[in-house]
Amino acid sequence: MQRNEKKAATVFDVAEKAGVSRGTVDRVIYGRGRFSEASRQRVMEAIAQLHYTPNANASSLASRKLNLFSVIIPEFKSGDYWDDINKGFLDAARTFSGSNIDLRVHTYNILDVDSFVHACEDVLEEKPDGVILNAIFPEETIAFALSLEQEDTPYAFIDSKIDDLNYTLFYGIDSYKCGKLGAALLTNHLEPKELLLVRVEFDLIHRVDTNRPRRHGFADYMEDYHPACHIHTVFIKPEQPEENIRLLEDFFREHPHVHLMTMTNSRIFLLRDYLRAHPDPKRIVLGFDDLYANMECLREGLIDTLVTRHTATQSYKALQDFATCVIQRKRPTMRNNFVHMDILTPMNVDNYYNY
Amino acid sequence: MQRNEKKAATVFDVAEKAGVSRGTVDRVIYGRGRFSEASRQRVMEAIAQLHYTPNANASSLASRKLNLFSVIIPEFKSGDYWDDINKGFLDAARTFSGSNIDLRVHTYNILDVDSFVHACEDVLEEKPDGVILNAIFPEETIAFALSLEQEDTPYAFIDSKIDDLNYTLFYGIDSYKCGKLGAALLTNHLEPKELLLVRVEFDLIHRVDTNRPRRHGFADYMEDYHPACHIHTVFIKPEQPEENIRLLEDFFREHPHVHLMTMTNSRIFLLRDYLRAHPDPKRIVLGFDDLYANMECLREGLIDTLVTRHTATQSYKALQDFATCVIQRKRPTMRNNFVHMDILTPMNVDNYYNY
DNA sequence: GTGAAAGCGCTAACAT
DNA sequence: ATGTTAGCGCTTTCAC
Repeated sequence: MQRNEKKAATVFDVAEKAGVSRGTVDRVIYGRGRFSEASRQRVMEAIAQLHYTPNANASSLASRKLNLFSVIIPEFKSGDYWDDINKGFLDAARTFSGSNIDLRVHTYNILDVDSFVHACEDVLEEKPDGVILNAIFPEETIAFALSLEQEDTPYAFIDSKIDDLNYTLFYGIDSYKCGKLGAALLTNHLEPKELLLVRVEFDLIHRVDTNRPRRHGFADYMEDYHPACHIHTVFIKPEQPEENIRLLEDFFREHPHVHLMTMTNSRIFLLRDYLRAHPDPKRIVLGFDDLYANMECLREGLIDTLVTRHTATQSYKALQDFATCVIQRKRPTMRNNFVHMDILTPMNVDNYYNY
Repeated sequence: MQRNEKKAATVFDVAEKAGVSRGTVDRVIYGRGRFSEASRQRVMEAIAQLHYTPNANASSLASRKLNLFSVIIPEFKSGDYWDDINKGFLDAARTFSGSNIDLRVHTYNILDVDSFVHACEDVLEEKPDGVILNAIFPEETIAFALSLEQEDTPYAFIDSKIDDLNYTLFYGIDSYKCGKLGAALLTNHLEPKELLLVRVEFDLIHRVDTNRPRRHGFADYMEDYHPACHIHTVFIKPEQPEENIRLLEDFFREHPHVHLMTMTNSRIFLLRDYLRAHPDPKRIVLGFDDLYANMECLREGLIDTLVTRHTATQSYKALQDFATCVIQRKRPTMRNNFVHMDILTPMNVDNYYNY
């Protein structure tokens, strides 16, 4: 180092101090087995005394190992929530530590448990170094987790988790709180008598209702702070835009005094056509999640508020953090990582993606 | 790579293809002079054909150069805005690329131009590889920037900038918009007749009023959307807490109908004692910036909203981005980086620091 | 102007 | 169980 006198300790220094070879030091540090307890002690001591930290650059330069990470997430179309999650993973894999990490993404149909089980089997066959998944089918997820543990394969949860399992780490948002925050923002400084909650029929058929915590958070807040407010519900179908417009028109014809609207799932953009067709200065619309289409609605002024986390960052960090744990065989700094809930309005949508 | 067949091209491949040695390839890539135009051409061509990208790990492993970055920012006490900025820099320096970057932080007194000039002189003497500073004294900053340009030393702006200069990049927030957003949130769904803007006397003595854009943004919004609203102003003194309580008590005795309060600088926490002593359910308080003390006020429910950016992240990214540019001798992806304006309420303060 | 060669700190295969 | 050694891809002297 040109301007720097003292240089950090290296494996060599540690080996010398401990009176063993560099190979042994390496084995001790990464627990690759085949060393005596005596050496272990002396190496550990030398490390502590010298404040030795491995040089990550040298490490990943020398390492010829490609770490395989398998991801299991729901199927997605471009622009979906899970598409953003996927992007974050891809991005992290590309950027991370000398990029010697390989990523295999498996998707499943959330309406079909079997597809999930299949994905799990495929992953097991790949013999990955680590697995990241979300947890929507409890029993199947538990069974899969146990298989992984048997193989000594670490796994992490993204978005949703199962508390009792031995996962390495979790990244997600507190959905219940999210719902509460949404309700608070929607009714801020107002004393609404009624409001409209739009849902997609899908929610009902769905074996696991992933949106429930958020809806409950929303409902609980309303009950606590606006007990007199009546919550109307209209169900729409994602595939039938014209039909939906009609449904909403019908609703508002009957309930002209409803000005507050929300959807607790990530697809508030489904209301776009209706909102465009029926401008109303008194209306206040709040949605969730930073889908591109949702952000566009914000910019266009069709909706007023979005409660969200930075979806791609959530998965980016999850993989980065998890990969560090797996590669360096260590525990995470924090096991349960609840990401921050952001509030977006037309005035601060800009630069949201510049994180 | 264990599971990976194709491996990336190396300097060696490039050298071979170009029919020169690895040394020459290196010289060409980093423009270290002493190579013929003919070699340059062939090397560049080989690079393009092989899609060669330098291996950052190997690069910083082999490099014995310590890059020195000098930072010039205002003096700060623990918990200040500039303390957070400083933390971000320190953190980035520690984390970044094999950590062969050295950081020298110089501070100056914003009330004293000479101290700024001195800091600049000190930095010039250090002959740093790059400089990061904020711009509050226009002429002096310009003079300094020109000296740097003469030395061929790249520089970046943090927080504030001078547009006409040849800075490499800028990281900061759009203060004017910030003020507007604050005003919008404070008056959301309300039709206030009056509100209170608290300022610190400091603003007046100060040669450069760094808070002006934000105040103007705030004022402009009010004029556009609430032209009838009267904005009262009370000046307080940071060093005289008891006196300030009295000033505010006097004000509210005379103006009992004022319920909205704000301060456009970063120190809304200065109101804490008053707010604690005079609880009022009708009151709405909005502040700016994520100072620890401000966040505490939010948690305590003393204030309702904070408009902010993630201060430490702003400087973290600035140094990281700038260091990459300097070390790799390249232009930034984006020159002016306006960071996102976050909205914090008591319901979403949690996890804000987990970015 | 160019090439050769000695590392940078670590990993992993191979000896012992 | 432990030591030895050949690289990983790049930088940087030093000769020519």
